[in-house]
Amino acid sequence: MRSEARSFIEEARRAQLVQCAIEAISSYGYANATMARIAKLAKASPGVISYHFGGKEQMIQAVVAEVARLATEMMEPRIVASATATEALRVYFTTNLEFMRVHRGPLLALVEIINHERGEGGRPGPYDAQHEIALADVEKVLAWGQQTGEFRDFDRRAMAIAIRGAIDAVPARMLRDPGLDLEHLAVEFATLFELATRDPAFGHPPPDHHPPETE
Amino acid sequence: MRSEARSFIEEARRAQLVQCAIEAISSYGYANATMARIAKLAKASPGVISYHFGGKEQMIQAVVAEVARLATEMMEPRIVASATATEALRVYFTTNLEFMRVHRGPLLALVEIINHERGEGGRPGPYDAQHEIALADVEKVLAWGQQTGEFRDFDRRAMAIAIRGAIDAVPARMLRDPGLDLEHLAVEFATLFELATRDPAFGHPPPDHHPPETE
DNA sequence: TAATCTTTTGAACGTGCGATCAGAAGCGAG
DNA sequence: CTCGCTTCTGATCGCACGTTCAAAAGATTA
Repeated sequence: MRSEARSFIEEARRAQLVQCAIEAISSYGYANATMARIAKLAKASPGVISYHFGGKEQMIQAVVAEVARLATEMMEPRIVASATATEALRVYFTTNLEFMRVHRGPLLALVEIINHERGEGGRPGPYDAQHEIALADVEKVLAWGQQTGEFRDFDRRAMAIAIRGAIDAVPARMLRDPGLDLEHLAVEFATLFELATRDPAFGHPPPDHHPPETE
Repeated sequence: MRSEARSFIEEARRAQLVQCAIEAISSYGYANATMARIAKLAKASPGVISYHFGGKEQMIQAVVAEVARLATEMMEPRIVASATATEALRVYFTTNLEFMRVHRGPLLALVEIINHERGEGGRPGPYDAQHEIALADVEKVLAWGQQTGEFRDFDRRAMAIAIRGAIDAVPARMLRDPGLDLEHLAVEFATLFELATRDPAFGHPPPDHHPPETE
């Protein structure tokens, strides 16, 4: 009977190790974030990680899950609460870039992991499924806007690729330019893609939001 | 006096090894593209690479230079030949995505290298300088369009990040979906960003450019 | 306290990498 | 052929990594 498999202290250790892994990966890069170094950050010996996670791969998996949890927790409720697709798209940029600002380390760690984890023999990495999901989410918002008539009739996949591309380009920018103004960038992105997506034959005053007017 | 330092056969060997490195990296991923494997592709022994390049790092450098040469050669003349900034932006997308279609392997290899090469102690990689240059080039086109009045008054850096982001998102897409229609994608991107950048108070017909009208 | 289970240690092991180098092989000139 | 230079080989080295494990330390219960 192992329904309550993990003890309290075990959960604490795991959480601590995940935090240290995030710090190590985001600070020193994926390649330099060895298990020995991560363990040292946690003031423990190398064997601890294998003991609690079974191996490096599973620890990375735990890191990814943790960051994904953080991101979903922060972003999802605010996006689904939007009244219009236009607003949802704007909120999408705002929350995404706010997440990068608030959870800088976890974000950078996630990016490092996704970039470096590649499949055995060939090409597809196991973690850009995460990426695939994000793309589908964006397409859902775009489909919504096209249905209500807010958005013009563009190729949703192409637009989604551009939107995710813009967002995913930001972390690399943050590394080069730590003073990057993410709030400003979010506003610019939102404006840019509002102009790109909107149907001119639809009533919307930009700086104000009226009750939705489905037509 | 070493102006003619490299012999004919040496140049041939170097070129062959660069080709094999490109194939190995783009096919098996950066991590699995070891010097032994690259040498095997060239039907040679591991020591050859060190002999001709001095080390792995310098061979990678040669690969980057080669791909950059290919890209510049294909893209630059067509972009600078544009009559208007609007056209230049459209050509920018077309040529970039055509390069990805024609030189798939070299492009994927370059992306792998840029993603995996990180600086020693800390963060900034040596090869996203390439990325920095691309960003500056885009900003130049944007500044041109703003000066002629074709483009509205947006933040050039933010717009450039979005444009490069959209383009740089494509290689990852190509891996997932080999049947991706790059020509169609280029058209969608061009339209999208034309809508995002244009000044509505400007004459639409392309083949005419007026003196700048700053207000 | 004694017994038992959980957690931690740190050295040791296997593996795969890039680098090295002594010697072999190719090759043109004298 | 012999010499000298270039090019290549493949075994070997050192190194860093992830993993393993017997033993120690700590925690828990009777």
